[in-house]
Amino acid sequence: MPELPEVETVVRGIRPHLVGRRFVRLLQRRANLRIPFPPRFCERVEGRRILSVDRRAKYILVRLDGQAPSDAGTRTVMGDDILIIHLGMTGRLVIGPRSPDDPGLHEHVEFTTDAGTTIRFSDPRRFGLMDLVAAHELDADPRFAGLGPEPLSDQFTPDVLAAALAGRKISIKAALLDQRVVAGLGNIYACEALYASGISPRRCAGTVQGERAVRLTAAIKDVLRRAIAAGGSSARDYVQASGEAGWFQHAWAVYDREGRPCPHCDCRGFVKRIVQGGRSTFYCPKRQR
DNA sequence: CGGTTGCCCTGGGGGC
DNA sequence: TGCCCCCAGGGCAACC
Repeated sequence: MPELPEVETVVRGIRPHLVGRRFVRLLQRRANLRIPFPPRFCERVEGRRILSVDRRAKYILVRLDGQAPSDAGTRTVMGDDILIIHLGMTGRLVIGPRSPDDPGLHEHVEFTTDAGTTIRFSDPRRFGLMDLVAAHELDADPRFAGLGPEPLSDQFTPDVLAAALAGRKISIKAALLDQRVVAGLGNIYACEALYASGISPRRCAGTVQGERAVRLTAAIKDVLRRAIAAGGSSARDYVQASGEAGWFQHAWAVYDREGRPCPHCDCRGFVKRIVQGGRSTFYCPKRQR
């Protein structure tokens, strides 16, 4: 269940292995993940130089140089492309060869660079996706055109959040999961940010203005920064991009802690689980109003 | 407009 | 010990 911090961690993990290198070989073991791979996916990626590796919302964006592989005389004019990778729920990118005793079940794509590095993408539930789009078309792509601000950027301010929420009658929890309001929050960090700011997930989004917007903005940034610092923390069986063992040090205050005492010592409340829009929300009814 | 549900998918856990 | 059902979640579509 990679959310923004986990995707950011993966990006930071793979970036040094990719930028400036060239993809020399791809292995694609099935025709689709959540959506079909683009036509001629492997051929269109092989030979391309990697200019940058970035994150937008929960998407990994790998910029590929437009210079086609130099087939003498048949060089085609083409612009940069963006390899889009979404990890979905269970997607992983692991650096290095697969160990001999690993059957590689659910390992769908293997990238090899001109440095000999392999990066393997596995995704048991196949909620992830890969796509290839022209770089100049990325901003117009429906997946990106409507995205809200990056929560850790200076563009994400209390005023911006308050404006995005003004007049909205949906719950603040649902609003935080709406990627048009703020990009990259998922179920876990939405719960945690609301807890940290003392705002009830059931509160009408439009009423989060003024001081509440200030508190929520700060809480979102804080929760995400802490998670990134911890190396990401939102998956029980997460494996870092480097292929090292996963981490278990989730420090969630409320997520998946139904019935446990509210970690905020003063209120003596207990974590409650409700369902909003078909998704579990965890919060402390005493502390969050 | 908002809300709910379903779909894609598999592994793991709870209940019986 | 086994089996079945449900649940997890991101993003999107369908529907009331």
